[in-house]
Amino acid sequence: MKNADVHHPIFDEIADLARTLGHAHRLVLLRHIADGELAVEQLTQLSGIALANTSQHLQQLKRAGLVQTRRDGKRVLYRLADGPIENVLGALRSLANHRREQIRELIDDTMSRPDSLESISREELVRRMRDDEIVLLDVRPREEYAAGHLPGAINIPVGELEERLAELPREKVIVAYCRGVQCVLSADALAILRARGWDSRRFEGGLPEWLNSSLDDDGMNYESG
Amino acid sequence: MKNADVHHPIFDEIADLARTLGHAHRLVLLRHIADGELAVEQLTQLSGIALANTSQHLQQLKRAGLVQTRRDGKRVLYRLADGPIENVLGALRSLANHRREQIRELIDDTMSRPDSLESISREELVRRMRDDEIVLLDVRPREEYAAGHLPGAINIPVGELEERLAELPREKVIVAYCRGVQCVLSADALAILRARGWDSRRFEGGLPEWLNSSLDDDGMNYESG
DNA sequence: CAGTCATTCAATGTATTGATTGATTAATTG
DNA sequence: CAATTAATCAATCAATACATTGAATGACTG
Repeated sequence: MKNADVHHPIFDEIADLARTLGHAHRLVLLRHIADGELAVEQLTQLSGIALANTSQHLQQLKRAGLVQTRRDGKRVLYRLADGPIENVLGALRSLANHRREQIRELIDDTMSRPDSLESISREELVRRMRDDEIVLLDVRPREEYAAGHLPGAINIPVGELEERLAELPREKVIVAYCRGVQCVLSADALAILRARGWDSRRFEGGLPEWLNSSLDDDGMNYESG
Repeated sequence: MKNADVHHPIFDEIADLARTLGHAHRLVLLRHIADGELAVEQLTQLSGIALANTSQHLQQLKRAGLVQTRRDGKRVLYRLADGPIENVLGALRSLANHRREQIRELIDDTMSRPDSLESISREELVRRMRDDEIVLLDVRPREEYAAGHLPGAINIPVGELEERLAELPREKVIVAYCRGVQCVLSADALAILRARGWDSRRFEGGLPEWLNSSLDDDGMNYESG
């Protein structure tokens, strides 16, 4: 748009793309859209962003080619466009985490304990659930929990966790999970739990991985899409 | 910074990161820095960005943790910070290219010919160079060529290519190269050459790959770092 | 075909960002 | 220690981006 003579126009294109990702609201919306097609109003509810504002951010994402739309009755459904979008998000996320860790290593020691964010494997999870050693904690928003969750999991959205700690048994290991490997909600939950003295782990698999590998036939509470 | 209550603060951090990458100048600077430690003035020359402006963009990159500095006499040398920075850039680039291709497929047919941007392998390059079938064209800026180039390559920076087409023999295949797999200069050069009727290919390896695998001992004109 | 629901558009005010200029600091040289 | 070189800072102005509001469109419903 400006000094096009300086270098190559692809830098402008990449910059436009990056700028589109340069707002927390749009990242939040993308995250939700990545889980499946959603209408605008659902997105406002999941994200807490005002309606018109949501719509405008969505349109920026659309202009940038990151999402596509389709009409269904009076609703407009947004879905991820194809292309390596999640690669970009994943790369950005891991870079941000990298920075985070570097900062934490300097100022914080509780969080930098090597096992503090350690995840628990699916096999170990199943075994220890059977032995009733652990409590499985779903920290996603109410709506997502309602739409389907792991068997035996209780739901405390991470925003309410601090107030509702009393619901968790002190003597058991708390295993938090959320949407999948990229989801940070459960990591956040761990921070809270560990700060209050719970022995907590993270189930990295999250819901999608569990679903993809029907490990047991205990019955999932999956109701609808 | 604003609605931190809506979701998780990591979204703000990622957004900040993305916004830092959301300006062509900073991407250009990063690209050059990625090739090795450089002082501010060198960067202004390579990029064509005004001095004070360059300095300010560099400081944004530094604040974002993407580059680090070290003083050497009166110069300040910038280098890439560690962490998966190039992953992010690569992911962004490939997403941008993906979009580009999709657009090209719709509006352009010259450029979408399957072999138009096809690369030539190192082995084929060496063989056909020996047989004098091809002309090797280095499309990087003069300074970079001066610092080292492939044996036998001639240098026409891509910006001057259009005016200096007369220097290229019509009867040979032109093989363009630039900085490496991610570099788009040579793709741009191909567009120009093919538009004027040359048979042209791209050597995807670029300079770094060539250097990393000393294929022949013809002697490289690599002078200094 | 009037009413309503879902979404988008248009307009406004404010805040942030970027480029430019000239002044300033830091390290080196004579 | 004055002069020079390299980089940053500070101040300004223009351009963009964002949130909010209220109006307008589009599609279904009775």
